[in-house]
This record gives sequence, C-alpha cells and structure tokens, in this order.
Amino acid sequence: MRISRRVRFESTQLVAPHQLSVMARLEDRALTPRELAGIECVSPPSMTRTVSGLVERGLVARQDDPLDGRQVFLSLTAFGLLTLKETRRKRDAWMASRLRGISAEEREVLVRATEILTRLASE
Amino acid sequence: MRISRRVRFESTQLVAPHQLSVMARLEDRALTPRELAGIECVSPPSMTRTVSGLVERGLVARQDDPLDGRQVFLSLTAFGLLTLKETRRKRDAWMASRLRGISAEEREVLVRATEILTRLASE
DNA sequence: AGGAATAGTTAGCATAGTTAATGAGTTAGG
DNA sequence: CCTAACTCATTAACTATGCTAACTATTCCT
Repeated sequence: MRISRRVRFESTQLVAPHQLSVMARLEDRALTPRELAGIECVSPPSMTRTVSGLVERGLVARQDDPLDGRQVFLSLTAFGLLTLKETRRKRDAWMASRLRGISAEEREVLVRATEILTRLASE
Repeated sequence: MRISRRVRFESTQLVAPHQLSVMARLEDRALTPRELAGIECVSPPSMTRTVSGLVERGLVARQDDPLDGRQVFLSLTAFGLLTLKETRRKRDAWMASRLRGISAEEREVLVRATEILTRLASE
C-alpha cells in the first residue's frame, strides 16, 4: 500500500492513474465500457464515471455501435494519444531516475517479479 | 494499480488494508498519530480518521502522554492484537494458495523484489 | 509573560469505489 | 409477431479515504 501511494504521488498529475490505465487499454483498439470494467476489475458504473471524465476532457471519444444499439465503443482521440504518451514520458522519467540508482541485476529481478505478479493477478 | 486492487479485493474484509497497516505499526510499540502519518505517507487528519475508526471498534487505544499534553500515544488493545493476527492468517492463507502455484525460484525473485522496492520507496 | 511553534482534531471538499434502479435495445419462445 | 426476459450503459444514493484550512490546547523560547 505504501509503495502504491508513493508511486501515485510521484506520478504526473496530468491524468489520474486509473484514467491512464484505461487510456492505455484503448491504445490498441476500441473497447466497450463493460469490457473495460472487466479488465480493470471495477464495476460498470465506476467505469462510466471514469470514462465520462476522460470524454469531458476530450481524451476519449464515445461512438455508438451500429450493430448493437445498447453498446458504445470507446477510443482514444488524437489528443488522448498525445496525452498518454506525454504522461508516460514523465512517469518514466521519474521511474528511470529511481532505477538508475540500482544495479542491472536488481533491475532484472524487478522485471521478473512483474512478470510473475502479472501472471498471478490474471489467474 | 490492478494488482493492488486485486489484493485488496481478496484480502479479508475484517479490517481495511490501511487500518491493518496502522495496526501492524503499533504491534511493536506505541506511536503518536503524527508518527503514524509520516510512516504511512498520509496527512495527520487522515490518520486521525483512520485511528478513530480503530478506536471506535476497540482495536486501538488512545493514551495521553504524561510528559507532553499535546501528544497522544496509540497502542493495540488485546482485541486489536488478536484481530491483527487473525486478519494476517486469512490474508496469508490466500497469498499462500497463490504462492503454492509458483516455483521456489520464483518466490525468491518476489522476496528480492520486495526488498528492492522497499528500499526505493524509503529513499 | 507573551508570542511562535507544535500536536491533534474538526469541518468541508474531492475522488473513486459500491449497489440498486432505470431506460433503451436485443433476443428468443409461444 | 409480439411479448417476456435479458443485456448494456447510465443515473442516483451511499461509503470510504484522501486532502487543505482552520481551531484548540499545549509547550517552547526570549
């Protein structure tokens, strides 16, 4: 929890972490709110609010599904893509400054740990 | 973020994670709200609320500092200690079930990664 | 003795999560 | 073919946890 809070604090303030996570999901392809909610382990209403914030700020666009009137497709706008990249750059700059202080061998440990945890979380 | 949410979800619901973290700090020795706020990277008012919740539930006790009337010492009650241990037991049972699925070598990677991240977060 | 600093709290606000209920759209069965 | 049941997204109302600013009480310092 402490590490998570610390990272949150240090990360850029441009876009909140959970918003950034959603934007990253939309980088590859458009998704529906329900799909996003499932991926992010959040209820659909939560995702609605998160997405609404992004839409208001012009980072994400809603598009009706022509085949299924109930559904909505969400995708990054050009501005959203730019912001995603910029936010990543800033966040990575902070992280890189921390990682410079540790050895290559320690970095490798973190890479492997991330793989293991990602696998455990997805099971 | 996703992993953090997942752990939160799977953890026992007896005590919220940030409350548990505070209780664990008090296991060794009594601390003041301010000290706890510093350790947990949280503002003093936030810590007041967290602690108040624990006091209301009989898990933590407030004691006036006889030497400095401004200060308060916080310590675990007997019930608090019991709850801490029980909550840990449940949480560890879930975590253990996940860790059973990975190799001893992978567990070692996680141990080392934790050490590295703890060091980075404390700098 | 009196002003500055410190500790804890209170009050008010923001964010992000939840469940329950609503409305629109789709699908399937009689 | 039309109605009943389901699905999707959203809204409403509530909870939890963080923050800053302001307040009270105490201590420290000159």
